[in-house]
Amino acid sequence: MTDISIFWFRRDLRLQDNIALNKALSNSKKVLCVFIFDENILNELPEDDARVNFIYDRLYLIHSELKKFGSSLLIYKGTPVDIWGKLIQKFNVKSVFANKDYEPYARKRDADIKTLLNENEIAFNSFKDQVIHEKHDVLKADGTPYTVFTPYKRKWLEIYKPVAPENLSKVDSFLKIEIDFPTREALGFKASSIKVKDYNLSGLNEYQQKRDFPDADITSYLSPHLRFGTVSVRQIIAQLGEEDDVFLSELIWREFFMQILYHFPQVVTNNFKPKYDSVKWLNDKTDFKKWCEGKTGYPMVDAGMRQLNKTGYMHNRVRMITAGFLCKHLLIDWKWGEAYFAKKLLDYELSANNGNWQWAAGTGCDAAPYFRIFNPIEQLRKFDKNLAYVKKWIPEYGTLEYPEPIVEHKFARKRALETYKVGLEGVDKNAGKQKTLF
DNA sequence: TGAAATGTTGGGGCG
DNA sequence: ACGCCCCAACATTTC
Repeated sequence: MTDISIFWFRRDLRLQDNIALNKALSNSKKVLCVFIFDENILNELPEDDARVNFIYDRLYLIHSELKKFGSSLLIYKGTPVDIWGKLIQKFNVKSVFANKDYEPYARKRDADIKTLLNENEIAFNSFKDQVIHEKHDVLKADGTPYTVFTPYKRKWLEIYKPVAPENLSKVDSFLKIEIDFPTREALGFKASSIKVKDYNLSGLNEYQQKRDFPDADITSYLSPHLRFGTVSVRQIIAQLGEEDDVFLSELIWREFFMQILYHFPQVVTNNFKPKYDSVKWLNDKTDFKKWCEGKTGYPMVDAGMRQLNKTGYMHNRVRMITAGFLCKHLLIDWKWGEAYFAKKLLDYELSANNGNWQWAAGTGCDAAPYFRIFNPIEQLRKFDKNLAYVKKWIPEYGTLEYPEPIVEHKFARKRALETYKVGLEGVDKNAGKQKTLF
């Protein structure tokens, strides 16, 4: 059996500008490409999940490309530990290449696989690919991570050096192997009616002026592609000009929240700022259901939720409005909203979803202060004056079928301010009590 | 990457 | 002409 190297695809589903793949090809004469549908993740998802279907489609494209080089993409389904156990039985694996993944689950997974491989005297080589600056690249002078965006961004830009995207090279190094690609059915998946769109940067020149207007639709639809690595962040930045600084800022937000999750993994289950732990959420299940279905009686909120339910996308400004409404007007725990977005968003990414929900709830690092409460009526007037977005997503808008507001704005605003304030006072009181013990 | 409440200013109506 | 009041319009503070 000949020695081979394995390149393990995860969230880098492309052949162009794929750092670890190029490393594998230049370091080994026989590179076999593998993808594992991870049952630990699949078990949480419906069989017609749109994102799983997107992954499947992109893997098929990669397989088709590899066939041109006389190779194939091997698809497995199972837990990574089980599959790797089988892989090292079946092939004479010398080394494994992969791009780094920074989420808590992925870090644990990779640590376990690295242990397994090393026990079998196989090297596990991982590379930075997903981001420009990773976990320890952007730190304060004292070596600690930034928790405020603006100084983080300043530092990010200061140390940034443009990187030219790499082309796929040394394609002769792909292992010659012919293997059929499994059908969707064989993997236990069902097709989804929700599709990931191609990304489109043609709206960039108007981004700054129009990005807050959901009907203008200058949206790039880039996020799912960055999420699954069907394009690299380097390939995108290479297409930006000096004048695209606002768009670039959004890419820096992405890395900001990734490093927050890396350094403060407790944010997954806790408020970044514990002083908000005592806020008493109402957590009314009927209210939550209405919010999920887009039946709150607030057009901007409902349009957003329906866009999400129907397409897996939601315009950025509307994400802020819907999230703020759930937390402040309905006083429902941001974790409920976070979980719902995680199920529905095509671009779902733990770090950004968690960071932005905590931002909206006011519990996060560099978050909106709790007293900053969006007025959904005012937001509609400002950003969808002609009701084009609203009417697009709420066909019954303006008829008797459209519900009355779930809660009156002025009342809800006052209630939110009061509830947050009481929660914060609770913290102070407890702190005082503790002191008297000593 | 708010909005409401409160404060200030200045022009016009009017006695 | 002058002072007073009213109240937009804008600015600042507060939540």
